[in-house]
Amino acid sequence: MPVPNPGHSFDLNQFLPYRLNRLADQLSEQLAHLYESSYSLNIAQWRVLAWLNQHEVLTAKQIREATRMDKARVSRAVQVLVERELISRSPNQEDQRAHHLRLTAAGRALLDQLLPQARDWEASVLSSLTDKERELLLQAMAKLERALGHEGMATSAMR
Amino acid sequence: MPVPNPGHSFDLNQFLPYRLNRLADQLSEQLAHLYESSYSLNIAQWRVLAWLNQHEVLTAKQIREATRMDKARVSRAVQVLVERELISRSPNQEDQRAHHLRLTAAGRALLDQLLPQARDWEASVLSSLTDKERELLLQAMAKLERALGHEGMATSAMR
DNA sequence: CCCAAATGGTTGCACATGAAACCGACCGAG
DNA sequence: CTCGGTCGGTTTCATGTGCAACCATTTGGG
Repeated sequence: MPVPNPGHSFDLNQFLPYRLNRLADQLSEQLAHLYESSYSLNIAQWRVLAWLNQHEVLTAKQIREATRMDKARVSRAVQVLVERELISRSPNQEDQRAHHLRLTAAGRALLDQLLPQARDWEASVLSSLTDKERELLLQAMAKLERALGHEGMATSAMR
Repeated sequence: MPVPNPGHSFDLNQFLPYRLNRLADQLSEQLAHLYESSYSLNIAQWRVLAWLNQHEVLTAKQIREATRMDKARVSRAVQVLVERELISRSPNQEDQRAHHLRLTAAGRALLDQLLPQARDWEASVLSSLTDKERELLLQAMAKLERALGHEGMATSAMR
């Protein structure tokens, strides 16, 4: 065991960004193994598919806004998925710059397999919490996210 | 607005790993801007420093265990910090493979500046939550982390 | 004692990603 | 109509990272 330093008091373990990151990393690392090993999907690709599962047709921009991923990241994920024919990219009359993205039959089939597994995995992780805790966790996260998004804080001065 | 798909029901926005990741990404992205822009530190380097702030002397292994970072990541972070003379690496009699890592005066000085800023920033983020919410959030996170670590679940079968 | 296996740490490699430059389509002021 | 600015998307570049191979040291079983 390392010897605590009597000097400054600052416990990284009590520091929210650090703790949250460690937890999120653990979660998505484990989940990523599922996507990756069984379906050769990385997280970005999974998110695109999951989002297309909820919306018949989308443009890259809409996916970018929904997932808050970088546009390059979305672009590359879409590219791979189109190559694998899990989604289709068709021209968009209203705007020739954008394309309509949709799930193909193959893409839908893949999700039919993957989604239940993802749900089960999530359930098994969440089973360590009570319903109440779960609810409060999501609520707190939503608040934090809004606070960060609004960006009114000291942050802006610090960048 | 995209049209919801009447097909499968699976809302990525309700999916914990996704939500948690998004939040963690937002948090550490903003924080990383502080480290990076003002002190030219990346997150790995910051974690090494923060940990050394709490423990007079550590080996890379101890840092690796404490922060759950990959050993290569720790190694590279340490390398940069030694080059910048923010930490010192001295031989270790008990084991010639490992080294003793300590903050230098410069390193301590940097932390003296950085830590209060980090704390302020964290406080401003957390100010959107009540004390109760904060407490429950940390508690729920700890539970999840333990559940993930113990790894007893469906996960192992899925890897 | 000695050698094989384990261990702390470093390095090479492949890959994912964000920022910024870029391209073609679109739009709006003149 | 037209030309500059904006916008959707792609590509290039630099960087960070995990994994696996590797090196030197240490350890433990014969």
